Amino acid sequence: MFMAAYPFDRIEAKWQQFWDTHQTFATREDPSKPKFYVLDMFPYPSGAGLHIGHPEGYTATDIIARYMRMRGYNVLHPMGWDAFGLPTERYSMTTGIHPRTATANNIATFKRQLKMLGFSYDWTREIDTTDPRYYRWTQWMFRLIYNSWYDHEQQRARPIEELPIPSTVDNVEAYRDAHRLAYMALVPVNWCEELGTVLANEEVDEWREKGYTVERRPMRQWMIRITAYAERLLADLDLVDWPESTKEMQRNWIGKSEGAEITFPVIGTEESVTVFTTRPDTLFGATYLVLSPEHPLVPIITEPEYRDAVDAYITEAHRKTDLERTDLAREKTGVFTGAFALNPATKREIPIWIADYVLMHYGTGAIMAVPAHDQRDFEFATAYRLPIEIVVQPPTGALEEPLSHAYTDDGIAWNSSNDEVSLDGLPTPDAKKRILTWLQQRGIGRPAIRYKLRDWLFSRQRYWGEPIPILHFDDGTRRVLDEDELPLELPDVQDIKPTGTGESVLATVPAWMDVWDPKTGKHGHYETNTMPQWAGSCWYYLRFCDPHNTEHFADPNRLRYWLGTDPNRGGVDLYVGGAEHAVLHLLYARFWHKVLYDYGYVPTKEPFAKLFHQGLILGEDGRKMSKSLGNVINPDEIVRDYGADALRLFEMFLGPLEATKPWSSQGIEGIKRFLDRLWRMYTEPNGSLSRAIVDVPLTRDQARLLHRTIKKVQEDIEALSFNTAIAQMMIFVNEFSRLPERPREAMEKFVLLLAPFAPHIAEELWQLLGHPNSLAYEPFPTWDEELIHDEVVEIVLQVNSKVRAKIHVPADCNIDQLKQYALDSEDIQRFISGKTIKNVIVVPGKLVNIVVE
RNA sequence: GCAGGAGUGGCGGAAUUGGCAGACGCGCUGGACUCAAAAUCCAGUGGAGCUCAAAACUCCGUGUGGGUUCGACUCCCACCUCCUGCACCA
Repeated sequence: MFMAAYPFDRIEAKWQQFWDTHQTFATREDPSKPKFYVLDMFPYPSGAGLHIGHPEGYTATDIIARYMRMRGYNVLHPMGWDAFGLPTERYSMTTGIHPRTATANNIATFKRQLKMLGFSYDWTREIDTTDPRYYRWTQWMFRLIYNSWYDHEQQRARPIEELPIPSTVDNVEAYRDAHRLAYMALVPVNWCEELGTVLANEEVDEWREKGYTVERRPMRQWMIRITAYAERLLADLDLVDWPESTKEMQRNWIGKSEGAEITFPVIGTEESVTVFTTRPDTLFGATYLVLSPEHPLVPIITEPEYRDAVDAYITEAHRKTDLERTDLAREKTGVFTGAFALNPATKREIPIWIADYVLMHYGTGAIMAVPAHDQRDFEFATAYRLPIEIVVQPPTGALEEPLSHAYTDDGIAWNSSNDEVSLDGLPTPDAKKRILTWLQQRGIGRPAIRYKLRDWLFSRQRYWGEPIPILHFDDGTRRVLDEDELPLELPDVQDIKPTGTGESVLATVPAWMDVWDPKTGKHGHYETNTMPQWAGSCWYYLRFCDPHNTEHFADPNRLRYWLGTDPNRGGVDLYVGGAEHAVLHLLYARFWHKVLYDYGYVPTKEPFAKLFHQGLILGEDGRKMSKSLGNVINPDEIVRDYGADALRLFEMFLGPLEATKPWSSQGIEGIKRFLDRLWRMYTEPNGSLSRAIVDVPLTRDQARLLHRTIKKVQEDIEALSFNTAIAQMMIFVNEFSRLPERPREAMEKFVLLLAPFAPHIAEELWQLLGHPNSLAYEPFPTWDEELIHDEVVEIVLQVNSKVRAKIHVPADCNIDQLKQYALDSEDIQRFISGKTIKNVIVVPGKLVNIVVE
């Protein structure tokens, strides 16, 4: 007859409904219990529905959430929607369906799919970044940032009213605006004509890959002064338990470098050029200066006969996008300005050039070129026949001239002395110190630290985003909205089309552009830019702690409960999401959190204590899943054919959580077989409890396997090593399903072990075993170390490290006995008779190794 | 180029502190059940040699080449390949 397969469709629907009606997973805040906050990166609800990759991370956090509940923790495990974004807006442009409607539809699809997978989210805490009750607080935080300046002495943000105003300043408001953490600036932005919007630097490549063209264009934009936090964003990485690769990416992105600023007088003028260098020790080898084409001194110092060439070069450089400038990096180009500067160390006159390999936005926009010891300068000097002078020699040997490439390593300073200072013979670190001392004494240089990190371009010319709560007045002034004026709600716009002017569609809404301000009596318009998608995701993990609060973004006591009170530890206990957010989202959220921390709104310095990236699931062909390759696996179909428990188990069994691994449609058949066997272990073919489950004590061997399984599953869950936990459960089922009498105690405990992984079948079996309530809060089984140990262990006997025999001995057999057993063994005698024994190594419980001549 | 990570059977992957390499699953082979098939259950399954065959036995084997050690997937040195990120950042 047909072997019973377990009726997953009936069981899964039944228990999902049960959890819903009983509010099984509503968060408990019992103060007598410890807390655990486990969070997924909330999804952007796209029209395509859930991807097979989503359930991977979500299952992992669900296992942890369910396990921690069984361990007696109050667990916060919420879900929400990062729902503002360009794809929805573009969808609306082509279909005419309002973004609000499209978003609601997409959220409904995602929510149905997540519920179908049986995740234990507390849906009463669901949040949506497009809900005015949510973005009211995103705007509130923008307001806080706008009303702040960064006090570099105290290393924290402070209210703008507390900014000291120098007596020389007469326009106080302008001075304040120049110090706010949110400010407007005319910046070259990445303009995309087809999208009718600017893009962040980080977004450019993504859209270029999709075939859009992006060009540089100066526009007035909102910027956020994240650079003020560079040092703290770097230093506080030491406080968090994150993948090393992600920390390293953030460090590279922040890009701290220590060096010096050195001032070079321009010959025959009052002007001087200040450069930033990490190698002040090579000053004696600086044979020319290079300014960025955008450098403000360029028009001032350029000699008349060189002006045409310089202007032509600048025009050409502006025409190029950043990408082209870097793409053509092989060939360095530049022009001479006709001006000379004085090298303060050598007292020689050196030419000043401009070149587009020097970037205005890094350092001072000017460099001293040391062609012998910098590869870029070397290439430039070679191309334009500029002098190359060696001032550092390798620790051993000497460089041969002419150089074939720059010597950029540390070494020994050479040919570096004048009347006042000599670096000769000093190793590079010492030479740096010596020259810096001299430069500072002479007042022409000082130590300096620079970061690659740039300020955050915060405005987008889009409709479907949080409005920036700013009123611009006709007189050119502006004000940020007060707390009682928030939220500033998005007006309804029926027809969403690009304006073509670079402004968002909000610029076409009369009520938005024609505003009489009741507080000032002035006329003006609201800001037409909206916030980037990153804004809403910067603080959603805080809102989950208290999602319905109308007085605060979250109650301070609840934040202290869920994040912890130690500023140096705390935050979300486990945060799981894709590595593609390793830099941007995680850096912005950390910055945002630190501003709130500076005002005491959050109790911890860092938002996420532990971070984990789940790996990518590839198509069965080992390539990335994509519609065009036709290798996409649809979660709906898998759940329909195999059930949610099977999908959850399979995604966890596929391999280590962090690994990139291919899908396998044969592999999921194996999981189905496991679940069917498991079902038959507990049930009769008619679905009632198996008669083989009886109240008998466990044998010694059965107890050992049970307790080993408990230990292995618990330890593997805590290490996020779910594939090996499942392997151990398979071993258990393989053994116990063949027993004619299955001890009830083992059967009950095993169901509890299984529950975090495959909750539906576990609940059903728990009920069959006679328990009326959900197992969600049953204590997780514990193991007895005594029962785990073998009474008899197998010892490997080796001669010269080759296995020659195996013996069974009592587990507590001591070293001398083991040695004697080995030497007496007939199998061993064959190999050692007539030879000299040099050494005998005994590892109790493992092996004896006899070393002979 | 720089940084981070990874290389183990036909495939996905296991392997505490250095101690029997290949757990578990897939696939494959053989068998039981069946008129037959599916489902299920049982047995086998790294390679080579030896053998009519099997057992037993021997040798080789964790990207490559060295090293440390009684003993190396694991530690050290050099290299190769792949993935991921950054890339004229002075």
